Amino acid sequence: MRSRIVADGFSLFTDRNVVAMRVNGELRDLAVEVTETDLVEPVTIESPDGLNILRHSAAHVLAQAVQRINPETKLGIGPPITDGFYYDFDPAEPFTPEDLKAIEKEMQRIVKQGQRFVRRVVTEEEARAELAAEPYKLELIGLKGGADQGDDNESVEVGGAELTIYDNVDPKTGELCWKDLCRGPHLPSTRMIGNGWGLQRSAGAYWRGSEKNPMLQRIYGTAWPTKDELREYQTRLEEAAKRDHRKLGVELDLFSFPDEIGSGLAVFHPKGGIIRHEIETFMRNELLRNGYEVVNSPHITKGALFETSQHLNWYRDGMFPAMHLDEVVDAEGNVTKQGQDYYLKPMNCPFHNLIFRARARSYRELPLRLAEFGTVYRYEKSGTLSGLTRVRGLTQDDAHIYVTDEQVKEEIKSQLEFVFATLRAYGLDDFYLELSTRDPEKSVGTDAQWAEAEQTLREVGEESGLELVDDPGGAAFYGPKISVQARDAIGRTWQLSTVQLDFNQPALFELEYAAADGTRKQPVMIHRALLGSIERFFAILLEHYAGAFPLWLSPLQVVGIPVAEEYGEYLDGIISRLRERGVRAEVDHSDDRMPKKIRTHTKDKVPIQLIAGEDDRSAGAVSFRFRDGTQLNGVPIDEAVDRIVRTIEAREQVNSAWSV
RNA sequence: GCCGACUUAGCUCAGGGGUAGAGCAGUUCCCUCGUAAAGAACAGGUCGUGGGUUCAAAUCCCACAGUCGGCUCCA
Repeated sequence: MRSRIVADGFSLFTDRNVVAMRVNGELRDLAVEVTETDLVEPVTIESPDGLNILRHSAAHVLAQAVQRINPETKLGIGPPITDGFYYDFDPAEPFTPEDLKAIEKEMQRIVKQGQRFVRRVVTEEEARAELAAEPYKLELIGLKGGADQGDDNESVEVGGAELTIYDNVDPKTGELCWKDLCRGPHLPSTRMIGNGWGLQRSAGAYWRGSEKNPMLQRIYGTAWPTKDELREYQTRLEEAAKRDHRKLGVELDLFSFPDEIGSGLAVFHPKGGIIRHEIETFMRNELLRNGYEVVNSPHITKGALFETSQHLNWYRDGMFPAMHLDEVVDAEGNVTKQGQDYYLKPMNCPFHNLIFRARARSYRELPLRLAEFGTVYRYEKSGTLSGLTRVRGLTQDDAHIYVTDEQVKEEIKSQLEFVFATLRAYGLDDFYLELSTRDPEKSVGTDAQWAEAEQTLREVGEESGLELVDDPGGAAFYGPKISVQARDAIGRTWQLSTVQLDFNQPALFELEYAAADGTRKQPVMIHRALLGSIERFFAILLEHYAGAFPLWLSPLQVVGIPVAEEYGEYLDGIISRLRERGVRAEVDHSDDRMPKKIRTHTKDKVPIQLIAGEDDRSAGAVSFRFRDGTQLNGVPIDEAVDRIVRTIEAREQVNSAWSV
């Protein structure tokens, strides 16, 4: 049975937006010839597959440009990524910003030239001969045929069923311009890359993602079907940059990282401090309403505790080094009294275990929920520190819940509900779940324990009705976890709450309780951080709201602005009534003019400006101005005060005039 | 930790071997004003730190620190 050749993709699809096709489910170049028994679907440039092909082809052009400028530069890999692409190189000298400009120019020439991408199947031997000068490509050829056929970034080079090389061919002369080992498919021509692309930055990156390997130089770029889409993407980046919590932290005077204290160690200024206080106060109240007991533990401990908990074994590199205390040395230098190693704590759980163990426990006490805003210190590598999201000193809203085997599922279920309700109250309401399962390389416990625990978490996750994403191998060594990912106002996702099972520590600490039948049993331990770290949660909220916090979280909730100095006293009366009701309010008595005061406090993102002049004073009223410039004029004082207090209590966001 | 870039006044930034500049913020004066910047004066920096080259370094070189962008890591 032989099928007749009917056509290639160019004749099948005349739409210029079609850049490739799916033949029997597989992505292929348009140049491939298909038969009438093949199932053929077009792939347009704006489809997810089409965008990947566009970006991958742009990466090829980047590599060609780099090698045109410096033929000695060795090639790594160059896959498409979210919103763009990169290519890794091993150049004699790292790329400078000027190099990037020159490379971009060269790329423009290649795009304009309209080189054709031509696929060619080669044997391993041929590939090795052609790529003899490319040691990294040779390494990839060597890997092919192993088990490594996954969907990782390397597979764009050698992931197919056969080895292929793509030749870039001059459309007029047919001359070979460049070639690269690649699985494809590609755009028919470099011209189709158009003008919706650009290079972004260069950065170091380990070859094949391992710090044991040499560091290559990676160039990042972005590519879109049209210039308009490129601009849209750039605008999106600018919007995200505007709400960067580090920038807002300075502008709104919320926190800082004084060099004198050390990297990754923040101080919160009064305005940041009050926001943090509100976040914590609300959280504490919720904990108490939900059956938690609050505990407290010190910041340092003797090393033995972290030997018991195995932290010194598993995480020593991430801990601050020991303080060696109490050692006595005589005049000859002999130790006459042994010292002790103390450590700053990287986690709170060992302390909570000691609280559990402080006396005999009964099944009647379970679930026992111990909560603490515990400050921990982790020696994060210098290069990983980033604003408030990755720090060396942080406060976890940490809890450890001790339950019987039978209680596990129900407890996790109610934990998740608690998490959702709490996050919604802070204004985050778009979630999905992630299930992190065992990393066989890095775990303790039996297969049966893991299987059962993972199954329990999966069931709870599925029953929640939310999207559940797998994170294979993402678990900590001591047990699987289910985490809540929240989407913020501009669609970015953040891992927030985690609920984690631990069948290691109860054993290490020999925790037990008296069961109903009089036997002693080991409790199951659940680690639960709801906000994660307060610092990081603070940063997430700050970026989510772009600094315009809901009224209850705003540092200054109400500012009084007199139309002229004369009305300052009248506003003092209104503001002091608000202060009596617990509202953070003050009058701006500075000698700026009124419009300037409005500008100042608008930039400061104060949610409510109360303005008063002659009209308001004679009516016993006050005028509102909200963040978006909307107004409510002549509101009677009682009504104004009540409405503000009610809005704070309801934890509502206020950006615009409310309907009365 | 690794690769690269950057570090000038409280903030944002200009300058670039001959000894420091702007805008905003601050202070004082003046104005008394109805919804995003009245006006004036003053004050503010050993140009990240430490070495070096030089007659002279904020500027050139080296080291260190910090920040940023990535990589690796993230209990």
